[in-house]
Amino acid sequence: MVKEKSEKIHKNKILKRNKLFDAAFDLFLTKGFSSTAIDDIVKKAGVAKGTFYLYFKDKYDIMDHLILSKSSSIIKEALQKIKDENYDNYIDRVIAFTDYIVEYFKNNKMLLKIIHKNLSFGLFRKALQKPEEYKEMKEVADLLLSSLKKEGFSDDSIEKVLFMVIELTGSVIYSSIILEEPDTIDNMKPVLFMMIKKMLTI
Amino acid sequence: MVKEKSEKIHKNKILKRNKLFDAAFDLFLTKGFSSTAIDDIVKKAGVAKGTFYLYFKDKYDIMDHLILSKSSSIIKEALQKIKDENYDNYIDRVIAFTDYIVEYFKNNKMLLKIIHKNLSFGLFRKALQKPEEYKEMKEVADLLLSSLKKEGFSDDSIEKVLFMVIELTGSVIYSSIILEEPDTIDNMKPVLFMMIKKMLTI
Amino acid sequence: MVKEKSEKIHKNKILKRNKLFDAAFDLFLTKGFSSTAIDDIVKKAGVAKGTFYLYFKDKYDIMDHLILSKSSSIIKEALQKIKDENYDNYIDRVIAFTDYIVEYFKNNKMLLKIIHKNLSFGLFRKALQKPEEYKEMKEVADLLLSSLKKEGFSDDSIEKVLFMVIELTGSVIYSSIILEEPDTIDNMKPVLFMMIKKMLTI
Amino acid sequence: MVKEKSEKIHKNKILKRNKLFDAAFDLFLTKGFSSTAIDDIVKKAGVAKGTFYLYFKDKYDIMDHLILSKSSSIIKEALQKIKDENYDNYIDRVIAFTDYIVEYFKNNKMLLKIIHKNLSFGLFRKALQKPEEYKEMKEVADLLLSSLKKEGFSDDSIEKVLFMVIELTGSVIYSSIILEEPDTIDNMKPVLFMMIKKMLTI
DNA sequence: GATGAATGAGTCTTCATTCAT
DNA sequence: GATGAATGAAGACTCATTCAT
Repeated sequence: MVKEKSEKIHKNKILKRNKLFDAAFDLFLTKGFSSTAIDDIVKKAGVAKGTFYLYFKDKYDIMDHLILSKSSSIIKEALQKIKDENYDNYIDRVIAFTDYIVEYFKNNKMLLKIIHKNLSFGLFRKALQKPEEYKEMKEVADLLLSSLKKEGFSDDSIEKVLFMVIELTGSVIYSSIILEEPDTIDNMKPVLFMMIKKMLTI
Repeated sequence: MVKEKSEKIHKNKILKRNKLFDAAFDLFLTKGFSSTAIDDIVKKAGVAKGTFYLYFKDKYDIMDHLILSKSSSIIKEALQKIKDENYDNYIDRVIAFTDYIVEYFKNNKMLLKIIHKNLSFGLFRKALQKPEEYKEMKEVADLLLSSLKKEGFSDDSIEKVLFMVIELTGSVIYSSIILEEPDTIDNMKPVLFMMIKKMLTI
Repeated sequence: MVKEKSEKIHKNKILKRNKLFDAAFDLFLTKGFSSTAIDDIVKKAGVAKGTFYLYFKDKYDIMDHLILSKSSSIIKEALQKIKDENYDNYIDRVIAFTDYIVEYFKNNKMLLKIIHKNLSFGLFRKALQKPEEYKEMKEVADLLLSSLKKEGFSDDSIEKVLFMVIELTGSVIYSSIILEEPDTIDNMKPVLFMMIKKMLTI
Repeated sequence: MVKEKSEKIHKNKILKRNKLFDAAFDLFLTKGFSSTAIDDIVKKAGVAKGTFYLYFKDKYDIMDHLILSKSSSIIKEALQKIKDENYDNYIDRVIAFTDYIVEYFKNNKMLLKIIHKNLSFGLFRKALQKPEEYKEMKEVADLLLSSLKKEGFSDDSIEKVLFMVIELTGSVIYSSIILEEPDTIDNMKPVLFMMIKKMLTI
């Protein structure tokens, strides 16, 4: 009896959290981060203002969780994709992976806008700190790291090279999709892939 | 007589503007942008609040001018440096140029913090729109573009490659100096230069 | 139990609103509308600034409510008065009603000053849009309209005539009491009543 | 020589004053009174801010002059009109006069908006205080007053009746033209004229 | 007389956070 | 746990007026 009750409460808690989560996501997407007030979020979620602070430290906290959660699920999808297909070499695989993400954001500009420049290595790091929660991230990381090692990169440089590839990709995606700067993403892609290839070849 | 008078006034105006400029720079550096209120700026500059709005539209306006001005002067210095020395090839020149900027920000972390991710191609673009005002930027750009052309890059890809090198460098500088992520700047440098070399070689 | 709690809160809310209302009224009366800052109101009411915006949109909002509320209560009183007495005809009744209001404002010049030229048909209209809230207004209106109809005014002109009587009365009251222009209210009264009589007679 | 010089200066002064006058009129008409800043006026007039205060006390001062000047010229026109035609009696003459003004404002809503409720007896009074400057007003006043006297109104009530007719007319014009309240001006006119007739008949 | 840079009090408004219920 | 009224600091911006030149 008691157990059932507490389970119910627990479920309810998760429900509330999710409501807040979804409301925040929606608002960040439509109004932007800084224009969204806690008030907007709780109203949309249908809970009281105080409740927000029961689940999240502040607006930045919910944003962080949001970015991590959304990025993680995109990477999960991308990972699934490259697993399903065969590639001659690991560079093609990385490029296919990258391409998936590029295409994803081409169709989700608003999400890209809020993830902004957070679409970066830092995110990666954060996720890797909780490998059980974001095991897809871990998987991708391990795959890439081992490939680079096999390619002959020194232990020392592996992570750094990976960092740079990710940062470069993030920058290009953001800038070309949102600002079309210096060109549209479709025109940037060949050059980006060429650069990635160069960077990943010893 | 009249000329003297108006000159005096004009000088005074520039003085006031500079006072505001310097005060804002100082405060952005120590307190950060968003924590700095217009009130703080005018108090430090020793002028009335209204005076601020005589010279700048708002906080973002003064920030933009600040970033452009500071970046421009850094690039000017870096440009001077690479002009004074001889290099075997243009890649070494670019790397020396980059190194100068890296070292500069190593010693000016706070400035890096406020320039943040504005240290990028966008800045470059902005400056190039006013070539007479930021002629150093124009010079650097022209130098690089012509070198890349000589190297054999297609007209189409030149600007894109340049964009990527700048974005990558900006990312690495910011991340490694401010966050030491994924490593310190000194440890990142060799890998960064290697990557730049690869990217700029056809 | 729950009911008691929510009732208490609700009472408190009404209390706060009234505090703001009274404070604003007092200040508008003594300092005038435009010279009264929100800050003054909240300080006098003993609440925080944000609280003001919890109850009113802005200064104009509280002013509108104030005017409507005060006017409504005056009309309520005037209505009570003419109900208590007997009159030979409806014109005498209207004149008695008007006289009550004239006398009221003679003794409340400051209120007249802030109600200013809002003491007019527009007010009437506004109040009639919420008949349940301002049922006295509705009652007065119905009484007058039906009397005019009985008198033989065309359906078309009834409202217009009423409008003119109200506007004229408002103008005379304001001008003669506040500015003593073109004469004191006591000297204006006989002429005003004569005019009303003419206007209301077919 | 000296005389010529001072005349030139004097002309220049009047010119500046007129520039300010016209600029203010234009801005009040397009932006409204309260949204027009002294800054806007001087910029439009092409003079320095300080100059404004050389000619007018403040924004209200220039507004007052504006209203008086514009109203005066309208009345002048209306007066001309009723002089040119023949009327059976003075009431018809007054109604023709009123009609001219009504029609004028029907075609100049913006001017009506800024003259607002200043279109009243007060204006009349003000103008009559400077009979040499606003002699048309004086003429109209004298005409009406003598007619009322002839009609048999007591010396005491003449001015008061006139006051009421003017106030009523002003109210109706403003309300019906700007707000179409309680009806359009064209629908109000017959009732207004009927009321004026009643008020002016002993 | 004319200028226009400088002033700074004054105003509204927002919003994250708290805490009594 | 949940609520939401209350808070009040913080902030941006305006503008009539002055006064040294």
